[in-house]
Amino acid sequence: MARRAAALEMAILGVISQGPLHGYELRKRLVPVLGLITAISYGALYPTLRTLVSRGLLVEKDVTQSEVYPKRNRIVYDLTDAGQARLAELVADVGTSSADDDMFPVRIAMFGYASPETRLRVLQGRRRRLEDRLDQMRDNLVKGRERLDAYTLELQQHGLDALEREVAWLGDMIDRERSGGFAPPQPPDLGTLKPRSTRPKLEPEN
Amino acid sequence: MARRAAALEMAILGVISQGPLHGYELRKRLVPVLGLITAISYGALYPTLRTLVSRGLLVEKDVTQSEVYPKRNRIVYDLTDAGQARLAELVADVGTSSADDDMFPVRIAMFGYASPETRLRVLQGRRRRLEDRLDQMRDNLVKGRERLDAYTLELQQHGLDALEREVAWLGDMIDRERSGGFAPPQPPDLGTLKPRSTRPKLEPEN
DNA sequence: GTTAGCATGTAAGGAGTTACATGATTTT
DNA sequence: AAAATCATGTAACTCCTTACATGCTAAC
Repeated sequence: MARRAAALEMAILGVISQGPLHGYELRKRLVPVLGLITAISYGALYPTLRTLVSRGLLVEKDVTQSEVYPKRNRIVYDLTDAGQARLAELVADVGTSSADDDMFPVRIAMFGYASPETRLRVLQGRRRRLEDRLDQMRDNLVKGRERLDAYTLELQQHGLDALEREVAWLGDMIDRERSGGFAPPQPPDLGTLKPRSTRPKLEPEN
Repeated sequence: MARRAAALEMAILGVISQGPLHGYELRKRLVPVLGLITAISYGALYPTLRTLVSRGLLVEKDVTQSEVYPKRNRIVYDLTDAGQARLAELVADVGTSSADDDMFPVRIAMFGYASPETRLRVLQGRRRRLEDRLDQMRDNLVKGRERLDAYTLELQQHGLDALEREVAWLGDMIDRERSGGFAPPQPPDLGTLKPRSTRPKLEPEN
């Protein structure tokens, strides 16, 4: 069930879980979470928001006036209980399809909503699948080394190196998770739309 | 015009330029070129092939019998002159849109079809754009230091490191291209490439 | 005699983008 | 007075995947 890609869905639920938001502001906050160069388009965002409302995961909290432009209507969305549950489900899911390449970074960004056990399980599952892919790539490289030209081989080798680094990074994350290295169990409450508040600052680990 | 994504188009033209092929075999050879985990689906491949024929870039060379299964019909595709020209155009193009993230690896794989000057120009253009993106990511990280939780920050930092490595790799490629390092038709020495040491399969991970 | 591989295709649908459309407000 | 930013939305299109449909051949 629910084998959709859902990277955007998880990102939206995750960001809104930190505080109610309207679409325009949400879009900007999705940039670091989705790891995109370009922000997601409104043509994708607004219809998705309404879909999430119709599925009962979000509510249109209210239509407020902007503090900046008092006559501008903004539709503010907030998480429902079902939305909270759905977010937890999405974060805890260790996917096996290739759609999880898109999902994984978003899942990490939402890791504050998962238990330490879940986090460890997700990280280990991801590492395992990347190791399998590494094996497959090495295999391809060995098989193709007479058929492929120097540029293609260099490209493959570079991809392999990058994947190895990814696996090593996951190893570090796992070690750190085990030793309780990621202090804050919950992400900070961002309050409302005000950019500045009295929220606790996070200390980077090292 | 040429404003489509065209990663698949370039890959198809590139692989077929190395020798006429039918779809089923082509699909397998596209795996290393496109850098995919899963092979491209037939539902994408076959319609694209016919589109390329209708655009005059490919011809259905003949319908041969399979050597393996003599009663199996195979449609063998070959490049036209227009197809060759289109391939050269695609490889030489230094794109500026985000679609070029998909295009670039394919372009590298087809680098043998570009002049040394073109190759240098493409590599330098790519490096420059990634450096711009790096600046932007650093900016985002500084701005988000207080708003984002530890996991999101770690993810961002990891992405930044990966991008830095990518830029460094491009630097190596540029140096090597300048000193004629890719000139010899022989594939590079694969001495460092060893079959993977056996990983314990179901061992509880560290 | 069933599973796997060879070989080509279509239909439906998912998940996004671009371009368009509208209008208010602030800054230059 | 023009440009930039705020804010929401729709329509058309792109490019892909999944699932289906067909039928042959090899190997276990």
